[in-house]
Amino acid sequence: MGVPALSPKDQRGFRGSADASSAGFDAVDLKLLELVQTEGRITLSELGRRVSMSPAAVGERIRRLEANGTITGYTARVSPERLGYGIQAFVRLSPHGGITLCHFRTQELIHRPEILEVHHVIGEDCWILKIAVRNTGHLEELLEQLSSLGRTTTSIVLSSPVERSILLPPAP
Amino acid sequence: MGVPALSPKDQRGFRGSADASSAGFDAVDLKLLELVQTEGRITLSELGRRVSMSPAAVGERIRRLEANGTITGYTARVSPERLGYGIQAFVRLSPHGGITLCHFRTQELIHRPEILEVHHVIGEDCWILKIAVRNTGHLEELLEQLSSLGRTTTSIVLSSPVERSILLPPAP
DNA sequence: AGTGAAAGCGTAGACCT
DNA sequence: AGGTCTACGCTTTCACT
Repeated sequence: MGVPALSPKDQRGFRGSADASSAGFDAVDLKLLELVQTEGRITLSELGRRVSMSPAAVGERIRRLEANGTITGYTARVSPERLGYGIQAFVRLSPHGGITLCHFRTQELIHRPEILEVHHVIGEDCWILKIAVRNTGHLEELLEQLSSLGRTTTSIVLSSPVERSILLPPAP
Repeated sequence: MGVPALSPKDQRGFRGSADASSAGFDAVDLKLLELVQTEGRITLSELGRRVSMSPAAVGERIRRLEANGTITGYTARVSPERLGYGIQAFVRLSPHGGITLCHFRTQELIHRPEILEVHHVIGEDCWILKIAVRNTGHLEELLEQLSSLGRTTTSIVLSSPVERSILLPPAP
């Protein structure tokens, strides 16, 4: 998945530089990005108060951040434990010859709700999956199915000391 | 990080069963959980329309889902590419003897904004990190620092065919 | 690009079924 | 537990700067 092409009008924010890393966001944008990431349901009026602007003005800025693909959506965070998923794990998978992401057996599997993430990676193993399962029995069942696709290596998550909820541009 | 203890009043929704996997959510709760995960800024009035209830009633249900820890917060999703992070990667790290998560050098590192996630896992390697970096130079710099903590194995993300934005209780 | 005012909804509390 | 009513606050638009 690449970066979507910029339409001319959305290039407005970008400085002439070829380096995208510090491109196009002023201090207010950064503050807004921080605020909407930490408080997804914050009102435009409240955003306005926090950055000392009118609700209409921050509304326009947010609209632009959405339109140019910087803000891709809003979501509620839910607790996997509360939903009945007692175990989370990473599974690295080296697919057998002939197994690809398009393969129908792969498609069936990766659409299961327990499969939270599938990343196609370069390196020792080809795919990295993040999964959530009810218990060890459920884990066993899922791994059995996954092992038909390739050799799996499983790492059960004990704790997640960092799960950054906010992402800001890198320091230059 | 375990499941937080339930206060008596929050147990209301739970059926008598010892199995937490199907506990306490009726069809309306499930629909609400789906909706707030896909449209984090949806209004209570709109939620009410979608589930055929009054805004006040869904407001009360949402409040309960928040209070008992099922909904843990709301956030905007942002595009790492748009923010200037061209590369995402998983780094597996086997810490050297004496290096722990509490170690000051570890703490310094994991608070860097490029470190998106740190998971403590059981299995072949002890920690799994998810990172976002500007470019290969930035990656090299970060890996150099990480390698002082332990042996690293890096998998660069080519694409992420699944990044589930919504999580619902497992099928029973 | 930001402000201010006005119309139209959405929210939250009290009260009722 | 859900519905109704109402006062207040928020969003959105538009003319103006």
